[in-house]
Amino acid sequence: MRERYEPSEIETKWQQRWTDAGAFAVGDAGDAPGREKFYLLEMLPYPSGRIHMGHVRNYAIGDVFARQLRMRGKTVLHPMGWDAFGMPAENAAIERKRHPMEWTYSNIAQMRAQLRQLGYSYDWTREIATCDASYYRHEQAMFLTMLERGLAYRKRAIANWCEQCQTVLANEQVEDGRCWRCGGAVVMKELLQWFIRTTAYAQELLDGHTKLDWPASVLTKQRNWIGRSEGAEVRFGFDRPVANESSFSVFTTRPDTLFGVTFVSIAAEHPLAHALAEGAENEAEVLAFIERIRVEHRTRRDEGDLEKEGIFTGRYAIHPLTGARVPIWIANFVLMDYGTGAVMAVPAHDERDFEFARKYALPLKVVIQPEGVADLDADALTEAFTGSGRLVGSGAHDGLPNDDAKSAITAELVAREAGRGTVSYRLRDWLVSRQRYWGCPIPVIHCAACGVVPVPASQLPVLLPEDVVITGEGGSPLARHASFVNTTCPTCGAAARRETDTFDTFVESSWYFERYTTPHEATRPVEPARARGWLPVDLYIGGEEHAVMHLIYARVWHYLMIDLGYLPADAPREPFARLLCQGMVCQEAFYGTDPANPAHRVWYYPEDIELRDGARFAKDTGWPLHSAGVVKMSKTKRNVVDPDEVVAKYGADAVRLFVLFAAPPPGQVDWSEEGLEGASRFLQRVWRIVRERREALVGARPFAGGPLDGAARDLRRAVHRTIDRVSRDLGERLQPNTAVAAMMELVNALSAFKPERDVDAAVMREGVDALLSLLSPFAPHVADELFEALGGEGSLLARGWPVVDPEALREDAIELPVQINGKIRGRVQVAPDADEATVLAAARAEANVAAHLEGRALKKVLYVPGRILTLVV
RNA sequence: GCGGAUGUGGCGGAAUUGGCAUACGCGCCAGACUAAGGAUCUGGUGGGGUAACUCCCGUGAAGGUUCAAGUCCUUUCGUCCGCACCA
Repeated sequence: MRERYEPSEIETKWQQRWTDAGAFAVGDAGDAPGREKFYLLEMLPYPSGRIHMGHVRNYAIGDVFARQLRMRGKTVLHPMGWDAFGMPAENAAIERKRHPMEWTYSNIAQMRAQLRQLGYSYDWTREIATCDASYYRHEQAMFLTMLERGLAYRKRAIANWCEQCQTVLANEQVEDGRCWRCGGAVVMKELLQWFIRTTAYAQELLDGHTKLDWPASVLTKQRNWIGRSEGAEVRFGFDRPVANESSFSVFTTRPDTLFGVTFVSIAAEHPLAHALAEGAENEAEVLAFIERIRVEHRTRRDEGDLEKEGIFTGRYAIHPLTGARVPIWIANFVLMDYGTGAVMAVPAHDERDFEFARKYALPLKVVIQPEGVADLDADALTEAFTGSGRLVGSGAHDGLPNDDAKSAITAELVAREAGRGTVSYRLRDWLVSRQRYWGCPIPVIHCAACGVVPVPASQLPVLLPEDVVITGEGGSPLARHASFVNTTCPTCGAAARRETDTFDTFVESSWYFERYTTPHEATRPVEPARARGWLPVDLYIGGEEHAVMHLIYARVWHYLMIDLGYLPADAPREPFARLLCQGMVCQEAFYGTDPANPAHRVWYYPEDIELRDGARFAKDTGWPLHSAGVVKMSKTKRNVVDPDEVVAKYGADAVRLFVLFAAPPPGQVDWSEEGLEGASRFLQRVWRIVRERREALVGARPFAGGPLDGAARDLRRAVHRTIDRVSRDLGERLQPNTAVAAMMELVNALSAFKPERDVDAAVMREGVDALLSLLSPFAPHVADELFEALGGEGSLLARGWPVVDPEALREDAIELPVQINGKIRGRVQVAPDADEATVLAAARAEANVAAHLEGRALKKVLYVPGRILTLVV
């Protein structure tokens, strides 16, 4: 055995042995009777080229659980794959003249090797690359089933268009008016696009939350995104028909304020907007307004506060209950894609309507009086009254509390056939088509005679052609690829055009976890019964940035797979039972500012910075540098740490241990080389304990039980306490950081322990064996190496998880704190199960306690066995 | 503006059911070993007071419940994140 712990010498050796032994390959969930299945999944990476520290952390968290669960006897599915379609591959093609396919697969090879070097325990026999036709063909088949059932459809819509990516984006993929991937400005364009009907599942997405053990923040983000509002749809009549319509609907969450309506506002995109303007005195002006708002709408609004603007159409609506004529306005703040695109305006009780009414001198009508306030005067209002109160000026409903009036007025609307109670959602259907090359082709054909024709199942997959020229200009290369585009109609045989849009890459990531369950199934996305055995994913680990993108799409796709028969009807309805969102890996970043252009920040790598008199300067330019604080590692801020470098220097085990110890999984890890050294030091201490006491340890006979005393007893208690703590920290608590702390304490105890008798060696051996087993999910290479050095056969993986001996945990005596009036006044040694009288007597005998009790009447005694004795005087 | 999370030593963090605040690590200080130490080992390390002592204070701030509060309740401030004219 080596004097010093040299990670580089042992890590490749063990990686090879695990692979050779097929240690992580798993069959079906039910293969080992009596063993429970556990599906542990981490979000699959995009093969960008090299792994970064965020990957290292995400996968270390997953691996520590996966390895521990296997040792506990579970049948563990722990797969890995590649989210391999997407824009960066096309950019690489343009910038580096490499084919996206070649670039992607070479990145995959590189990253796979990096993941192996970190010792992650994946079942590589199930590896998936989503750009492989054997994967995406099933996606095409599922899409066609959706199309057949009306769950996918094509429509002309105003969509988010990213200029830089030259493609449309789904609502979820626009952040602050910018593209989620490239940060480029997003504009609105009216285009013919493909959608998946996620809104059909809006309510189920909400209801399913009760079944999920997910972080509150993620559930809240989803809830807000789905945006359920209860209210009423109210039909207003037109004073005279508009485009053959005699009425139109508004959506409101405040039917209680219906009698306060003084005008109606509709969106510029409303289908009746043009017809309303027709024949108006100022028709041209209204039409110009409509056109202006339609164009500037979304992008300007996302920039912040947009001033409310509107124009009177010259037309009137008829109030469904009072029959009053109220003016119809077109207003820039009314959204077409929410509710009905039209709102009833109640300026006395709605802030937006109030602002609009004041600007255009429209009347207000108070219909809710707050309790205990004299008459609210509509003219004197300085802001809308949105609180609760009793109805006034509302006909038969006067005097009702406004909460009750909601249902009362809705009931009246129903009785008069002028409306109904309804629910509105903010969630929109998922726009899945993209005008990009490197994606899964949407399997339809456009025929002049037959319209949109699905590609027949026999012709699937529609392969993405490889012989394309990618220039980044002139739209999708597919549209210019004649032999791809030109085809015949499957129905009538006439010449037809193939669809050239591809799917959003979020389509691939919406079902990859289903595919992992039966990755080699040739004719179907999954083999239903075997997939059913593995599902749901018991623990899913990944970043919170996917809270409303991936995690909504994947839930919907899972519902769809069940409802379309790809999964059994009795499959768990929710795909991810438990979710763990890991935090970022951060490091301080430094920048200088160019004197010639002070707005321009230039970021510096740590090695390009020199320290003089406690201040930082750029080595090249000499500029003084400023700290941007501890921020997420990113290439642009040049505060990244390359995993390969630190693995080469400290070993994969130390790197894994550090990222697991530095913070609990949801927290942020501040990168620190000193901290990493601390982790490495810990592993060296473990190494030293084994090396220095190897002889005694190897010669020790197994601990056979029986009474112990003194230090051996204490050590054994420490060992079994550690087993208990680590087991619980890796189990229900999902806190590897505290498990590491517990192991460090055990190592401290083992270092201090001096074996003198045979029984001491036996106890020490039991402790070291337990420590190595507990450590192996964290630092698997060094744990296996030390196990072997002590004469162990094979890997610790096969050895099982240590079991707590309750006898070892038992305390002969504990130190019990004694509190008097809430303050600790002494400690007494008592048996852990001592009764109150014994403990009280012991406390009275303690000098300091006695002094505090002197001359005072004991009023109350509270004894929490094993915890504390509290006396009140 | 709305919603969520969060606030504990110099730093990362621990405290599992209301029961000994600061485990574990980093950093720092002292000592040992040494020709040497940026290696290793040992000890110390919230603040204050004292001759000494389990003497006092202390979990962003203020109040409350309780024998007992980092933990529960009310109010408030700060930070981070998400959404943002959603009718």
